Amino acid sequence: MFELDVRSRKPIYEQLMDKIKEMIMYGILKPEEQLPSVRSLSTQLTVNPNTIQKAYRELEREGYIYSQPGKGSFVSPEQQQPTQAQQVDMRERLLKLFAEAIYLGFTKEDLQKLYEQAIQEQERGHHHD
Amino acid sequence: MFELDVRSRKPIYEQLMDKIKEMIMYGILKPEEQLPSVRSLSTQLTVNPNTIQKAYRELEREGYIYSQPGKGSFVSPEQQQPTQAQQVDMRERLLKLFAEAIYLGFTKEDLQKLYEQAIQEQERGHHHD
Amino acid sequence: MFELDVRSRKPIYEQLMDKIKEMIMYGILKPEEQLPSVRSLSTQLTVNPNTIQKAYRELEREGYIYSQPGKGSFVSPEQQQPTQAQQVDMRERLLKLFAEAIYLGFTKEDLQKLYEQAIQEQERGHHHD
Amino acid sequence: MFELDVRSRKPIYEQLMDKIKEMIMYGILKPEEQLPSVRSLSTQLTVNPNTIQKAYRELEREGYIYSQPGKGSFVSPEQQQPTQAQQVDMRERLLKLFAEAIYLGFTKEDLQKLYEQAIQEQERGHHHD
DNA sequence: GTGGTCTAGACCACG
DNA sequence: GTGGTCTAGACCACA
Repeated sequence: MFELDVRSRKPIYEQLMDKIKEMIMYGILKPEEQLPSVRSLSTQLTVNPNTIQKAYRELEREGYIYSQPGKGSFVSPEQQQPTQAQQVDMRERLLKLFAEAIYLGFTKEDLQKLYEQAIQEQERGHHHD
Repeated sequence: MFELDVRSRKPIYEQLMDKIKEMIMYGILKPEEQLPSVRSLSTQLTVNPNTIQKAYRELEREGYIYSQPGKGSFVSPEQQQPTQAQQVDMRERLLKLFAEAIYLGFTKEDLQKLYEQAIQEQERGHHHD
Repeated sequence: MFELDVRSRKPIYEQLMDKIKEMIMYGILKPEEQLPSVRSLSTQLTVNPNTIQKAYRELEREGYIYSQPGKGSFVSPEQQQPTQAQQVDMRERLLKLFAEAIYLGFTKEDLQKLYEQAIQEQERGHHHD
Repeated sequence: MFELDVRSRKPIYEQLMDKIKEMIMYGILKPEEQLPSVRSLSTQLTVNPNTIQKAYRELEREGYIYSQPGKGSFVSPEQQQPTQAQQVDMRERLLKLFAEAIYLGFTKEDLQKLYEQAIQEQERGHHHD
């Protein structure tokens, strides 16, 4: 299911967050779907429960999932309207990455191809039911 | 010259690296141009000299600048051909960011506009002499 | 009748307690009025019967309702004189909340308006028969 | 400095958050002032460092403080404009508490007195330098 | 069973 | 020295 790099500079709980976000964005995890429990993921990934917990908590804070004590953790119902802060942040990240890509010699066509690819992967995920 | 955000979670030395990389990519810092000395930057930004040195060391390791002991630090001569590893890495970063942007509701047109903006900022930097 | 927020961090039994307390305070539930049975509420709200029972048990412990085994649960007869402990507790909660509201920029007028609103809602409830 | 109730139902880290928020709102902790380090508070309160850490992290998330790895934790520069969400939330909390207070027999005058008291305590804190 | 809190103690990167 | 991450393992409240 997941592959985590314990030697990476990026904290494990952040790697986990990224993976789960990805699966939600690609539609592999559907709205209201139940996530694996903290304990099961913990044993499955041989990672401490606290670390999983931390990832889940942060994902809840960011609105991707919600947790019900005693029941489990679930994917949030829908993509809520993105905050203005989120949009501004994304613009900045895109601008920075574009600048870096241009510097590395990426052309407009390269970027368009990558965009198409991203779109296709997202659609593939959604038709995956 | 620089503005560092002490409140950011990002380490100061990384912020410094990003700023300098940006200035190189935008052509504000020209190839072979001399960078400010560790001492002067340290007092100017009221940042620990060790922190400046770490940023310079890392930038040298990544090939953006080179240091001549006793003379100073300089911007690397020319944009060397990007490594294949660099290109593969950039493709992945672009794909991930595109996916996230799409999830946040960014359209193809939004991305194109941002790309044009990035191009313009880069050109503006180069004409800045 | 009720709407429970499964996404809230607040335990369901507490949400239930709050709703019932509110209805008593607003006079929507009259003294001596019979509450719905545990079973019916359970099916109506699709909530575990144990959870309903816990809410009722706690409400009885706090004096808002009383239960007659075999007959059902009823709203307590009259607003008994509030304990001194209850009053002291309420003063503290008000002081803290006022401090926070002031910090958030709420003015005396804002608070007065909200007070009037609370009064009106309470009167509306009582005239609701 | 602090007094924590380990037997309380409210988690220790939340109690800590409330205390620190209070001290910031009352001006006892000034903007940009350094907070005690995680470790020092930990030994001082005989509470595990992780618990202090959690409180600090949440406070940072809510904008009350900010932390610089390697330097320390500091009170945020100023009261930033409250979010609309914060204001809506506060209105609801005030309405609910007013309803409860009215139910307990608190009069308009009682509430006004408590408001004046809250104002005074806040001013006292700010003149405390 | 679930998520949530907490302790004890270790290690790391940063300044 | 600082904050941040992580493990090992315990206990609690909730459904």
